[in-house]
Amino acid sequence: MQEQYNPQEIEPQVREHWESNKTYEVKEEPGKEKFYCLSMFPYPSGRLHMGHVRNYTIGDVISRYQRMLGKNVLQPIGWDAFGLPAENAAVKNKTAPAKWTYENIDYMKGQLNELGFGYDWSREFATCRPDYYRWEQWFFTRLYEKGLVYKKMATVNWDPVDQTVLANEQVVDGRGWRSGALVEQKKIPQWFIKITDYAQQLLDEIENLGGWPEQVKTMQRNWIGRSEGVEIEFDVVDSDQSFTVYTTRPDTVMGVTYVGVAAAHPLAELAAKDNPELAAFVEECKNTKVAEADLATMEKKGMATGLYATHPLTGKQVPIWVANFVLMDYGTGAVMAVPAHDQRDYEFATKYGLNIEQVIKPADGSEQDVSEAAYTEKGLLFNSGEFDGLDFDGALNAVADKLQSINKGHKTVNFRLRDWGVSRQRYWGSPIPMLTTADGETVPAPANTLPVELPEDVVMDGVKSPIKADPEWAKTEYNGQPATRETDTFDTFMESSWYYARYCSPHNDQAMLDPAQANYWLPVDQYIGGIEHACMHLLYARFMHKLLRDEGLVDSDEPFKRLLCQGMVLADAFYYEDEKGGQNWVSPVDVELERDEKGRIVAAKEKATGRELVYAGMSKMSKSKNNGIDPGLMVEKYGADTVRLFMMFAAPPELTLEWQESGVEGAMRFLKRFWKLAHAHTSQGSAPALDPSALNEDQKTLRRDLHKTIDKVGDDLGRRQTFNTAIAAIMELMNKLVKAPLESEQDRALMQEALSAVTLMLAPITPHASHVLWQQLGNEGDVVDASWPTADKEAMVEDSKLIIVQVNGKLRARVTVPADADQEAVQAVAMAEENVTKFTEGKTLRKVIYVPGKLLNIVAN
RNA sequence: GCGGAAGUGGCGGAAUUGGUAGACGCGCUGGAUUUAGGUUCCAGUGCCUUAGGGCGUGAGAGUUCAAGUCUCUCCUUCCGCACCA
Repeated sequence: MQEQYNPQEIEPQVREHWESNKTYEVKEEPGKEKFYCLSMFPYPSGRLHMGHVRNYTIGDVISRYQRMLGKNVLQPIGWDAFGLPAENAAVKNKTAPAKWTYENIDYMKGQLNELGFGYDWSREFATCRPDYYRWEQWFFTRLYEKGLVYKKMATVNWDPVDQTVLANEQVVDGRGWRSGALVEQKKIPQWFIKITDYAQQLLDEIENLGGWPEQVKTMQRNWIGRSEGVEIEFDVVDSDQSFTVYTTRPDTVMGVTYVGVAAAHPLAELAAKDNPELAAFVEECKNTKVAEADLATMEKKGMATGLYATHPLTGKQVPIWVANFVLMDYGTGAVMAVPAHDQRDYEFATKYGLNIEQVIKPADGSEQDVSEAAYTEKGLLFNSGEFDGLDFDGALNAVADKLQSINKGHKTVNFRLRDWGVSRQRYWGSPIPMLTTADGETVPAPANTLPVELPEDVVMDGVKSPIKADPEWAKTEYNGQPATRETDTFDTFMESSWYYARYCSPHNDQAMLDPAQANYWLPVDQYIGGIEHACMHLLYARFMHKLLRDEGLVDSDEPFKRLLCQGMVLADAFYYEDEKGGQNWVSPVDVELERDEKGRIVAAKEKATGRELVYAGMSKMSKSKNNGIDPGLMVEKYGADTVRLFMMFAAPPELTLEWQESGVEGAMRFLKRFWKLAHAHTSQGSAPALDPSALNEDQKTLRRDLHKTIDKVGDDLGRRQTFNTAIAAIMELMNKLVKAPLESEQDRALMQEALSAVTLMLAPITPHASHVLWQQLGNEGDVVDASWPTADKEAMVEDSKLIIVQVNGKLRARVTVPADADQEAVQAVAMAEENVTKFTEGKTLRKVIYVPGKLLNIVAN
């Protein structure tokens, strides 16, 4: 064994060993408990970033730990290979998106290997390959046949200069990112999948997701947004038209003083016909990005249509206003406004001088003033005619019954969740397998014509998708007649919502999934990814799993049993200002820090130039702040094990992680110490057998610490998933081990037990070093297949315990008592303490609280 | 705007069930070893202090023998919002 820890030398050798032994390739073993561990697959953007490294390290640690528990562990990887960045790169580099993507995959695959992740590479696939997306196309046509797919008009961001649809990301401050033109909303026909048919089921089954973080479940519940309310029909005065609104506050219906409609609502368009001012306003409303956050935060504006609606219960006429905050794509595109009891309606009414009529007062009988703000609590009705005195629930029923009786409304359930729009007007995605026949009929592409292949050898100019630009591409036949293909492609969430299942039969060319294989591995036991996917990806995948189940392809109801959402990776950011006041960001690897005697940062300088820099704090690693740290460089410098150890140690997995190179050095230091100790031990030859009955007190204490650590580390890795505290516990133990003597036979036997256990406990985190040390310590077989150590309960027994003694809740003494001491005995020892008598002298003993084996609190005054 | 989370030493964090606040690591201070630097090792390190103690977990209130942990109000920062992935 080498005296020095040299990761650059051992790591490649260990990986070669794994590769030649196909260590991580697995197949179904019906007798063995399976564990499917999956990290969200990467988009092949070019290089691995630290966020990937964190995600995949967590997954690899869990996989290796589960394997050591004796399970048949599947850990696959692949590529989420379709997407917008490939098109942008293609335009910039004058290359095809496919070529760029495949090159990135090659490069990133090498990077993943260097980190020592135990993937079953035989199952790798990229979603941009026809043998993957053909099944997605097939499944879509199945959904179409089942009536779960439909086409409707929907709004997109339109760049009038480039004549192209823009993604939300491509709209910057309301303008197209290339052309700089003000974006417009445009309606085009698009394909939708009826996720709303599954809304109730997706909501109900959240409670079965016991292994999911509560916060993610709450976010999904809110995203689905089930509400119970009433639909109310309003007639337009002097017209045969009517429209419907939905409200969750039917108790306030008698306080309606106006109604609001979206700019794209038919009534708005009707009124705008002979009102140029209104027409201009309606047009202006279309000059916004379609993102909800933008719509919700912009200035609330409106304009009267000149039309009036008849209130269905009072018969009063209320004005109809166009309001820019009413969204056409949600609900009915119209809302009833009750300014006295809704803050947004209140602000709008105040701004435009509309009436405010209070109809709800507090249930406790107090007065409520609505001259400053809306009263939005639920209370009792007044000024509401026949409904006076009712509470919310009473009013809900009474109003709904009344509306129903005059055929003007009814109770209904509404979801905030909208159907999934899957059409994208872009090239680098799976073609949507739909055709338009010569007589204008829309039909799915027949199964025997799938896949509808995307040509890969194309030239991109950034304006029009190559399959839209080429008139020949869309030409096809249907039943011997000419037909045209859909030239839109799928949303890339389509690929990512079923890939986890495809890993079970990745190369099957006969079917989307092999049910036997899928049902062996599924559901995924542990899924790991960023919290940013809490609603969309994770909801689409849950939805798709239910669709797969209903197609008979899988048995389970849910795809992911346990979910871990890891936090972002941050780094220091520094800049200097140039003459023009621009900020020039300097990479943290090129910065030297000066600190004062307390360790506070007092100055930052650029290493090469000595230039003074401004420290901008920690922020997400990004190109714009030039604070991304290349994982490859770090692996080269410190080795994969050190990078992995630091990643897992620096923060609990779900919090943000601050990349600190000094912290990485600390991780390296720990591994060096471990290696050195193992070398000192093994260089004395093989260790004698351990005899627990022959241990002296110090040895017993050390062995107790060892087994307590084994107990804690297993709990931290398995149940708690707090890898940082597991590592801290191992470090604490190591601090004791380096101080332990290596003189007697039993010293050496104990050290052998301890070092073997530490090697095993670190194996999931630092697999290369553990692989080598396991063999150096004289153990048989590979450490990846060794059994996780078990804590010896007997070794953990303590014969005395420490009791905290408080007087009036303040710590006054610590006393050590025999492990079997009762309260009386503990109290006697405690009262004899000088510091206790000092604080109880001359006072009356009121109460003594005893927490067995832990704490004694003496209350006296 | 709506939804979700997080605020603890100079820094990252620990405290798992209401029971010793600051484990572990970084940084910093002093010392030893080293040809120098780095490395390595040892000791110290929340703040104040009259050296008895007192104070201390974003701010303010509350419950309790006991609150970082529970309740309420507020502040700040971060993430998501349906065409980025």
